[in-house]
Amino acid sequence: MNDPKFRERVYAVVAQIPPGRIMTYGDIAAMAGQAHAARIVGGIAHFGSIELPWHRVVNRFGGLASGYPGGKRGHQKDLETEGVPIKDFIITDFEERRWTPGL
DNA sequence: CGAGTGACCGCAA
DNA sequence: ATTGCGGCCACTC
Repeated sequence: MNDPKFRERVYAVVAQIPPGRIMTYGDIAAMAGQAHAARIVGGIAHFGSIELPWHRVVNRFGGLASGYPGGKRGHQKDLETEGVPIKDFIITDFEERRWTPGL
């Protein structure tokens, strides 16, 4: 029954990220079942549903993504709106805000 | 159908 | 310490 496309799973995980929380592409990819597909998550994010909270998804360094609609500028602003303190395009409380579904 | 690309990650020199 | 390169999988054209 669990045979949805990788993209479907990524959507589910991202959609489950609560406000004020963030996840890394690698974590999301691992939850989707492909720990080596962090790039795919990024690719899906670019071609995927923009209605999803992609702004809660950051890279392994807790930094903002590059292809985000509006650039890091918009990305940072969106995260700050969620209540995520950012500094120099890097989440200060990244390790504390890092969250995983099922936790 | 085939090929290229990507909002990444990890390691090596 | 920093920089550069490759690898991996799925998606799109």
